Amino acid sequence: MVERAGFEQLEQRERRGRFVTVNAAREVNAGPRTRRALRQGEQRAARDRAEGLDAEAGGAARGLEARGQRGRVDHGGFDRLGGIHGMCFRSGRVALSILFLPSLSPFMSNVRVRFAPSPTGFFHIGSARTALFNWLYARHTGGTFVLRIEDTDKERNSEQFLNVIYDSLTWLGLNWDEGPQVGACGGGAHGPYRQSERADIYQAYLKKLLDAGRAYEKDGAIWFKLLGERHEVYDEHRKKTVTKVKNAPALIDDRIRGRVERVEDEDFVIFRSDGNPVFHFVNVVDDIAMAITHVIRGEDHLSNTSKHVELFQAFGAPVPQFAHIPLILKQNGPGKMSKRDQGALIEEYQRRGYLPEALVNFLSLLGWNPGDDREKMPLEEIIRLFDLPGVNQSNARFDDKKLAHVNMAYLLAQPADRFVALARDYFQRTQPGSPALAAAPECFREVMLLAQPKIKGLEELPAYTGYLFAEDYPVDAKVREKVLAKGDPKARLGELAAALPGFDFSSDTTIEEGIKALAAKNALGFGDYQSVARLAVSGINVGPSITGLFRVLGRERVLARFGRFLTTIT
RNA sequence: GUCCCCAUCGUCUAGCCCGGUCAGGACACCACCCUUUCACGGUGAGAACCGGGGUUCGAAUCCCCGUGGGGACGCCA
Repeated sequence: MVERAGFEQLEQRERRGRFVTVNAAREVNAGPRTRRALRQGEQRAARDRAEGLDAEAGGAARGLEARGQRGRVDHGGFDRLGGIHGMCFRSGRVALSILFLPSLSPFMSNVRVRFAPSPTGFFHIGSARTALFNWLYARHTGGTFVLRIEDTDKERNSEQFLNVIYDSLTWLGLNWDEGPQVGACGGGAHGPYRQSERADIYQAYLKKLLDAGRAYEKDGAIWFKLLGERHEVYDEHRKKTVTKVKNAPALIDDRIRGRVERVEDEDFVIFRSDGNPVFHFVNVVDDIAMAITHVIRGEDHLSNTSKHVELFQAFGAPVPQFAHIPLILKQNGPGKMSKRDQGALIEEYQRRGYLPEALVNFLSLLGWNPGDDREKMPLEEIIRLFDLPGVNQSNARFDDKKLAHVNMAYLLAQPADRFVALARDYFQRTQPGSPALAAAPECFREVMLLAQPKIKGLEELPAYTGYLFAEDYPVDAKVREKVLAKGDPKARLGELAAALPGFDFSSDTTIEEGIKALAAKNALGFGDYQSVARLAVSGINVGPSITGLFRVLGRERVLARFGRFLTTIT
């Protein structure tokens, strides 16, 4: 079975291999879907080669995976400490395992990517994802992730704004190999990494353009000079006459869009009249000076790229590989997500107690997917699978419901100690005066573990657990009315109170047995006692299991709460 | 207005390269089950190939044209 499947795949692969050049030649006319499929096919083949797999083994493994037999296919991952990369699979009576040395490519990569934010005081979802994709690509390839601060606009800078960037990246776990020195990150041979400190470099590069006759002064600013015939034309949109240049289109080799042509047909400013360089210039100069090999950024920069290509060429520098990733669209209404939009800021998720690893997982899936149905994945797995061909070309709409779901899944999966620590941290940050923090650590722990499987996010914790730490909890009037309307809750509570001293409070199970025995004795159900007891000890009708509540509160407090509640019933 | 990018359920997406599938998964929504409330979990339902041409025995898939969405057009980044 296995050999057969593998054999078929091999034949197709060989055939495809021969057609690759044909397809590449056709690519100019191919639609986006075709282009992506082409890239993905090449990616698969490349991954097989990089992992040292021959086409047969790779094909057979994928064949098994495609038929939903992943449980029997076991990929080893790269072990960066020099372990063996292996793989084995089995189908029916045939078993096969392959062990091989990891390819050297991940260790010898010269991939250099950069994340180049501007310190505007905001760090939003879109920036975070751009940073993440760059970081993932660097980690996947064993390359270098550079952080560069684009602060050429003096109007908008401050030290405080820089911290927003550092804090957010650090919180997300996106450590940088080169960049401003902060904590354990930063340093590097291509510094300084703040553009405001690189003026001399920009002057040197400007001189190159000036000497080559590719820049000139006008109105106190310095302009980049395109090559070609000039003519005046009236621009309808800008309502003014502009000088157009008859220029050849710039070729943009984009790893996600394919081959894009765009004509840059107007000279543009590279130094403002105040003497400061502008974005297009510093961006290109720094990419050259920092030896950036792959420019991964939002698609909103695609139109700028023709300017950048012109500059790279004017400097005689190699043009990097571009990868313009799709934008994140706002949840409601038209347009891309911006700082103003609901849920746009990273610090908001930080504040609300979202798990950074959950946010990273969610963000990685916005515009990229591993090629199968997997969604919740450990970071190492995302790194292993992430690659540019897997990135979509269409924009993605942000969905906070799905993010909340992913976050809940992560919260649910936390080990007890970590969850309690997260909860404590959340309370300390948002409810410094809370009785929860004043409670004994053991008590705090028990309560939080009671809540862990029930809540959707840490932010629900204070409201969800408040009554467990204080005796002055409110009783919800509507709930009270509803619960008291059915049966004889007063009698049930009395019976339970009378039976409670005989209960074994050592575990949920023993408490449950106690209640069940009482219910059986009176020919009633568990629920007849549960609902009124819950109302009495919590004031509401939702929450952790009643047995857990009893256990954590302890017999005395439960009885006291019963007693107090009984006095309010006529 | 000009230029560039994009198009599968309400949303994120698989499938597209290599044409033949009940067009698969997840979130959300609904129903049922589990149950001790609320969640979680389980089962199920509803839900999509933007339109029109072309190629083909056959098109979500290949080609063209529309339409729609997004982006860019600053001495912002």
